[in-house]
Amino acid sequence: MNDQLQPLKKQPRAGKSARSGTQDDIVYAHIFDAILEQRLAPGTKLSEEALGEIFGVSRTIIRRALSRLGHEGVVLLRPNRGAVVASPSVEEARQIFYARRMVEQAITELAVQHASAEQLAELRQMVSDERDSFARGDRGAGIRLSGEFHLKLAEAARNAPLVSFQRSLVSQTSLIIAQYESGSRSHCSYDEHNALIDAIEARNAEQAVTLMMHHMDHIDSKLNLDEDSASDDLHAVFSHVLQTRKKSSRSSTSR
Amino acid sequence: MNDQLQPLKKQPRAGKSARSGTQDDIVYAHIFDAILEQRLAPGTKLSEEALGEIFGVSRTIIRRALSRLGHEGVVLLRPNRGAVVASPSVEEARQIFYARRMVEQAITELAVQHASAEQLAELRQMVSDERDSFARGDRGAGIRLSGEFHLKLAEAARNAPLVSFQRSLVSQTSLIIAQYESGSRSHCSYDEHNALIDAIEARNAEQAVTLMMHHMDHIDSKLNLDEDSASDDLHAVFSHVLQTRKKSSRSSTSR
DNA sequence: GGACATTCGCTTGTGTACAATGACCTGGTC
DNA sequence: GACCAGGTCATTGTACACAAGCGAATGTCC
Repeated sequence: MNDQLQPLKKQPRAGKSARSGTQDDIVYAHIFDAILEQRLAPGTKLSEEALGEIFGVSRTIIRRALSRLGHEGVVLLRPNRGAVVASPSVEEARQIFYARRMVEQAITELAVQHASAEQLAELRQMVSDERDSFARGDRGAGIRLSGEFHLKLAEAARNAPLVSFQRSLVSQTSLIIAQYESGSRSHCSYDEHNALIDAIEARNAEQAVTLMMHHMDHIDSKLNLDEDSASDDLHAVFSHVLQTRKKSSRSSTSR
Repeated sequence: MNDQLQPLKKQPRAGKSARSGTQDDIVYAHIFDAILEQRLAPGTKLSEEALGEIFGVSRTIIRRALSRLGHEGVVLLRPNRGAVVASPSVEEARQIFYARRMVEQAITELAVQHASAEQLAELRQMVSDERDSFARGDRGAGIRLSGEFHLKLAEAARNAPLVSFQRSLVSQTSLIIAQYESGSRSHCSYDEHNALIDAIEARNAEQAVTLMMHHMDHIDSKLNLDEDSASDDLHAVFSHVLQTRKKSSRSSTSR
């Protein structure tokens, strides 16, 4: 199921991305990526003990990672009842998209001013990777890279608070897409990303912002957030019920 | 010194604001308030054991509260070296103000659309309390209420992600003011707050936004964020030394 | 006399045991 | 037959004990 989530034991701290190698961050990053890649569906119960066993660490570490994810809004922490992958309501989705539109606009303007040649090259590389992933049929990686593109762009804007806010918004957006996407089309077309980089590189703020806003339009036009999505909404609201039923049908084997 | 920070022991969970009564939140709220009231200076070391003793809880609780504060940017968590109250650099302050301007504008527009009569009444009450505090000479409470006004306004905008981002920005702004304010003037004049409520109540978005932007201008015009603030910056950088010296002169009595 | 290395002590990082709370199941009654 | 009450169980909440890391002080060597 989740072949990415291998027990990590006490790695010699050589792997992973260098200094981010505290067990804490590893667990956080794995769960975060799993959500971005939509391998963890909204509503999924995240048991501390189970995760601890999977990652080979104690509940302490898991708890910290979950707490962090909870603070970013991608995980819902219910006191005394454990953590589940958040399942945003339509109203919450609207709020997130509103905030995201605002942030993306600011980020785009700042990126036009501050993005370095090196950062632009990195962005192009990411778009390239994204295209490859979709071409390869690896939809999960494509979605993750698409999200990371927007994160990287936020970094190019050189505004730390915006980056952390954007991180929260992008991951929540990924959850929303997981719940509400109507078609099977890729939700973030890489050619739009490329056009955006072109405008930024040309230091054309007006065009860059226009492209970004259109990009946002395209993203939520692919979702069923409109008023007629009641049925879909119901389905989303009760997704945790479905999840629970799946779980209980398997739990008979454990005890 | 901090008479607010009484040991809370195992309260029958009756006190405090109802369901937010987990020890976790109490500790968090107390430290948060202390920072907003500027009773905790930037750079102050936040020892887990000391705080645990003060609040009468174990380090586990303290650690969680600090982690949360760290995620909001008001506390700096240095791995293996403990937590200190963050002391934003001039550059960080600029980034925070940029983000805040953006958020306040969005919040103002949304508040004009969504603020209920009840919320407007609450806001007026807060401004009134704020005025009283300053009149009473309680500068700390005044500053806190001033910050809470902006938080309440964010709630009136009915956008959860913006509220949590605003929370982070407001508390960091408080830190910046603590470090960089030039005069002893109140940093947030309540008459501007009142005028803002008037415009919102009249559902005049354009005027409300204009007032809010001027309000932001006034706030950072009172700060020494201009390039000539090097000396002030130095003072801020070494504020933790002063704090440490104060603390060690008192520590002989405790143990 | 100064600079470097080693050791000591304090603080934080992590794991684990116990307590408490909520969910589920079973039994009884209306 | 359905609903309510009680008990049991699993899961989370908290505290504590041990391990590890960093900083500071001291001693030695140059």
